[in-house]
Amino acid sequence: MSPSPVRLRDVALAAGTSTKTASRVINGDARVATDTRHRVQEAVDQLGYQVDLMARSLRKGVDDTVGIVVPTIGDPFFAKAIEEIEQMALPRGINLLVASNSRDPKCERKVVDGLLARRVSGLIVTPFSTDYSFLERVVTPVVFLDRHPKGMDVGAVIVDDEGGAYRIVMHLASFGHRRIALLTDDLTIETSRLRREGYVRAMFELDLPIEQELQATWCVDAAQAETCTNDMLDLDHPPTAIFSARSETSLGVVRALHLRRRTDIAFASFGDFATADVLSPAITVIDHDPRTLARRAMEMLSERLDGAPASPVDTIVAVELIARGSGELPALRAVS
Amino acid sequence: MSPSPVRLRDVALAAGTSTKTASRVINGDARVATDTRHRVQEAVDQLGYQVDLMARSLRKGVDDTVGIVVPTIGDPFFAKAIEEIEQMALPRGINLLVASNSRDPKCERKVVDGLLARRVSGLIVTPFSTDYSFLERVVTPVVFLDRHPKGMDVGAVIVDDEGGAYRIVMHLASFGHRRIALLTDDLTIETSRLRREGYVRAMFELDLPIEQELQATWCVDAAQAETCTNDMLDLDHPPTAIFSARSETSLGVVRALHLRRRTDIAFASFGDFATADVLSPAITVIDHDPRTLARRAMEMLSERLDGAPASPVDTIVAVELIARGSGELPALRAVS
DNA sequence: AATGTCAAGGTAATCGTTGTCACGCGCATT
DNA sequence: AATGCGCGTGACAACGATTACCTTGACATT
Repeated sequence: MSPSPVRLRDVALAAGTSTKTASRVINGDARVATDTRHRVQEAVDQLGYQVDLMARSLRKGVDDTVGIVVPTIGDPFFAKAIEEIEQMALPRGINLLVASNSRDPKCERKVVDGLLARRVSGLIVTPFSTDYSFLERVVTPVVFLDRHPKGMDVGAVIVDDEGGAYRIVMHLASFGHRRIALLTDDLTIETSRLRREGYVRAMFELDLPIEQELQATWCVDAAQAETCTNDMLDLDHPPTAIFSARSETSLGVVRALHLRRRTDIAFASFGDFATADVLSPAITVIDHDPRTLARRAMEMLSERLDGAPASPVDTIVAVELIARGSGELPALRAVS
Repeated sequence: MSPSPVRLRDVALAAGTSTKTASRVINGDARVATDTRHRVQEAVDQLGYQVDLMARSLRKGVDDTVGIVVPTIGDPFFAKAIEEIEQMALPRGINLLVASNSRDPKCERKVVDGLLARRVSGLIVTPFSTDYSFLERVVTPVVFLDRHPKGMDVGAVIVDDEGGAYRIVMHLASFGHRRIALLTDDLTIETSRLRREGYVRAMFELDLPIEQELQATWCVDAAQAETCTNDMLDLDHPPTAIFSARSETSLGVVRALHLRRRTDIAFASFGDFATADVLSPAITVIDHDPRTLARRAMEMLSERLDGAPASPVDTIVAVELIARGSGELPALRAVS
């Protein structure tokens, strides 16, 4: 048996109408006599008819789905974003196709093409490193999340990465820190680059030097961040404060600090994470809610689906600094 | 412009063949002359042809997608599971439709029906509370993840919930604890019920009473778990050890213990979580990897897609107890 | 030389739904 | 009484690919 052996023509037959009229009833077309509508409705219920969405989509030219492409589905930040988008899409009868670009340009292009070939009605993408200029020939609306795409000059829904990082560094400095270390992911990622720029701007304004030995800009995961933190703590002039530009790397830093019992070192994280508030000291963070980001993106996509043109303007989601203790530790031994 | 204005017939025209032959080339049919194949291939590249997956799916009767339904997409456990499944599906050219049942039976049924109507080739479901007997009339293969469905007697891919809980309680007891509290999610959820059964069996074997005041069996989220923990600590005879049956609730327990500075209380969690190993004391957990679970489920689904019949036997994934400190705290004042 | 076989390719039907257009039938309008 | 207007309805084509079935010609077999 096929998934649903009941076709529209079976319903029409049972109701004694044409398939077209049955179709009208199903799609809520007003131009159907109440009596007819009733008969069709009954037949639908009786037979347990369900629209074949493939056929519908073929006919209509678009599928009632939106695709979302993120670097890593398992990352709590993106997982929450996906959840939010699904929650918004569901009531509209829109399904969600989820795909990851696996932090690999080849894969990224393939994934996006695959989604396009599926005739998704829209796409939400966190671009990695693919040149997205090919999208200009495509009519499917695409909204970019968290980062700008390469090769395309369109707005995106992003958080205030540069500003948040700036604030965090200024915050640390206000407690007397001068040797402030930076840990980020790969700088080819826009998010990382911007956060570093915020760090640089703050350091510059503070008249502090950017020391190479206090920069770890390739920390893809927690393990690498842990190693880098350890290396820095072993320096002759170790940092008195650390700024980690991602939740994921923060886990590594926290691990290193705790295992070495160096919780006297000030620490702040761009991105909140579970238990950040129960550690001792609790971790000071810049909070940027993935849900807000996702909501904005989905709202924007909805507008695009309704015909609005792509906006070249960014939607910037504000961030909040949550002081919990770790970022307010003073620089006891102001070194050099 | 339509998503891809290039159709198969355009390719055929350009290659000077019929659409059928072009189709053969695209689908890797061997019965095409090398020369012809070449011409078609070239036309495909030149025109940038992409198969319209909707049309293909309509004709074939199934779509190259699998659907996954989980209670909460944002839950790190399920997020990781989704990630694993996506990673396995991608190389096969299968896309992933993700949906959540929002812990609501009505929604659950609707969501599953929607996915079925989309003609997914298979479904992976973490059932919540819907009666799934209706699936018996459906041919789409369904694999159940983490729990058994109601109203259906089929195997599922699950972890050893009962055994893991049993081990955890025995472990706590071996350090002298007699008043061991239990925190779980809603008991209508099979996972929670089984973990509680493990607790009960252990307590029974230990000849310890099941005290109502030490049972909090409705902790849906961390906040509730925190409240329940606080309530228990305020008892005349508070527990000396706590067993939290879910990562999510564990976060609440940890929060309560830390905020009250009662880290002398022994604690173990069913389910690992980020930073569990850097807290002081580090948290003893039963680790059950969502990826393993997901992998098994996807393997099983693949077999089903290849025609294997549904197995009535469960696939049980073993769990591991990771002693980190919090579960090995002794019961100092052995009460009553 | 006649026949059979097989590779290579084509034709038309089909998947299930929806958009286009046309039709009949009352009812109000002139 | 003739015209016009909507309403409710249905016949039919189309969406773009695949599949069942057929044709053709080259070559091998007897």
